[in-house]
Amino acid sequence: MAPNLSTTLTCPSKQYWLMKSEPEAYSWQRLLTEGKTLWEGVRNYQARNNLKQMQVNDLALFYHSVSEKAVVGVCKITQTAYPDPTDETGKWVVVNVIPVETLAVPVTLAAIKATEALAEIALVRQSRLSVVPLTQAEFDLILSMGA
DNA sequence: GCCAACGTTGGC
DNA sequence: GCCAACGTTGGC
Repeated sequence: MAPNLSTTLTCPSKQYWLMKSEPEAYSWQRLLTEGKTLWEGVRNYQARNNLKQMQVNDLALFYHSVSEKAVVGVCKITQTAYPDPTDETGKWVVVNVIPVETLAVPVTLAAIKATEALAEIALVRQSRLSVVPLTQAEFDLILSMGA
């Protein structure tokens, strides 16, 4: 079987990410509707440092936390980190993202935890970190699970 | 709704 | 600089 589009998504930097949002706060559906957003409100240094490392065209999985607990889509970074307009202190940053594709099937946290190759990813190890890096292999595997 | 994990704050 | 107290996140 020929690989479908999802499993062949790559970006030049070979840096991949997973970004979390509570669907009640900002959902994948809303990103699809709006077509773009700035990823605001990060107030954690480790997550901020990850945002600062992002490059234009980096790909990120979009994860619905809390009420859904599943990866639902892929988005792309369209602008590197700049000051968060909702932040008075000047310490925090945002990036711009656009939606790339919706997974045919959401990949649940339970499915990720049940997959040997994904049992140690940052999403699982550091469950409270809202922006985490992924290897290309991890990114590809989750995409194939959602195809 | 509870609680574990983790980050931050502030007193000493 | 340590650590107790507290707040937040997010899985269960």
